[in-house]
Amino acid sequence: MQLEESEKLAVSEEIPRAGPRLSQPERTARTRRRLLEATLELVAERGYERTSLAAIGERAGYSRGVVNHCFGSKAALLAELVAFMFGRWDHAQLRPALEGRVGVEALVATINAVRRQAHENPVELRAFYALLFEGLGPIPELRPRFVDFHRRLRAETARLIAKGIEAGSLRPEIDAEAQAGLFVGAFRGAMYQWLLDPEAVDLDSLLDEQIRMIECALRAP
Amino acid sequence: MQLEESEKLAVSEEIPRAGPRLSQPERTARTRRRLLEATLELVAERGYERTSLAAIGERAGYSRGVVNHCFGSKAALLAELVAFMFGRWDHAQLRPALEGRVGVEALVATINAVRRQAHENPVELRAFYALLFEGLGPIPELRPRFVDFHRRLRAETARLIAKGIEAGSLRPEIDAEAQAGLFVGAFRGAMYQWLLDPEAVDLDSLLDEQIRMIECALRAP
DNA sequence: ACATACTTGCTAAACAGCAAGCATGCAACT
DNA sequence: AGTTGCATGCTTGCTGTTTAGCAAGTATGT
Repeated sequence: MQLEESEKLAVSEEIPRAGPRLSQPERTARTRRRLLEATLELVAERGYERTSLAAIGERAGYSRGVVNHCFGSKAALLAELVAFMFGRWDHAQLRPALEGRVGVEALVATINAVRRQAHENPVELRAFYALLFEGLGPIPELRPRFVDFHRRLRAETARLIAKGIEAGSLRPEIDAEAQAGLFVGAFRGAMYQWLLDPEAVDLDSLLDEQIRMIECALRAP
Repeated sequence: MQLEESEKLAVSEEIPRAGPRLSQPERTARTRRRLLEATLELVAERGYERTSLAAIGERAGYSRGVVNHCFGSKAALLAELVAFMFGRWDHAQLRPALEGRVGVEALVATINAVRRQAHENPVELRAFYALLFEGLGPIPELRPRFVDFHRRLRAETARLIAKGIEAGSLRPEIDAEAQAGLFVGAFRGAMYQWLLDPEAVDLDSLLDEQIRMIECALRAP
């Protein structure tokens, strides 16, 4: 017993640690990031319901129980993940793409932001939409967040359209609210088909055609 | 013991049966129909994964075990349900709505068929889309069917568009394939938002705006 | 020394599916 | 026609598996 303890002490003092010595807050942050990353991957592959906490922990390089230790519950992990993804899309992708544009230019910029995300980080996009579609029924926790997200998305889009009409670049007879719903929906529909059957659906040409259609149907003559 | 037996006999002869006497094949058919109906409802409410076989049996007015008795497995029940719904949509709704139309008229007729279904049988529509979205990831059994369904849907739509171009009613610069994907996707996207948040999304005005947009962007000038 | 990160053993709940049993429909034979 | 024996519809008790979450333990940082 005593011998074992002294051995342990010796080991922990003599063997150098693999990475740089991390403070505890740093370790926590790193672990949480790794877990979110692993969750993202697994959700993209199999959806959220089919992903067990054990699988997440192990994919991240830890054991079965980490998630419950770090996040408390599956629901809490999910909340964190969703907040993370919503924030990233809103602030890292959409906002910079818009840059004060309105009307047709804003819509086209949004389309191209989606296109870019699809090429640069397909796993994240896939996970995002997997959650979106799964959030419809199965996960009660998720629904209100998605409802809210879409309301804000439509409101924002409607605002951009209304401003375009004001500025005279969009046809005045457009129903801004309905058109915003249609616009947001176009992404959901395109992504649905792309996720379902990537081989048969060419996302780029879908987005191109959407741009062509918008130019033609919305831009003031 | 003897007394009990004679009682049973007496009872089974004297009490008249509730409904009309059914032959065994009729009973079977009725039970299967009831189970499919119950599954439809529950899928519309909570999705497929969250619906247990016990719940289906009880909703249909039977016991826990009926589904396994009648269909063998959950997968088999699902297959039956999907076949039923696909067939119904294709032959009872879409085909009669088209009636040999092509081009803009065909597209508009399709939109109005969806509108009609949404008003006349919202539960079935809801279940249909719940399965569609759930089929993305969770249910391996389902995916190939949905892939195939959408390929056929796009091919058919592309054909209608190509014919419209030939006939001169649609602009010749349209990419029929991409436009078909966009068109099919528009329903997925609109329905997604409607299912998620029926209060904030006015499906009718969305569909109206879609018609307006198609008239404007696709009809040859 | 104490706190914090992480692990492992365990429990309880949910669920699909099976097998044995009960009850009703049906057909053959007297 | 009535009885008898079998098939079919349906139920109930059970099993194995999966999973979230907890509690007690170990190791690492401060």
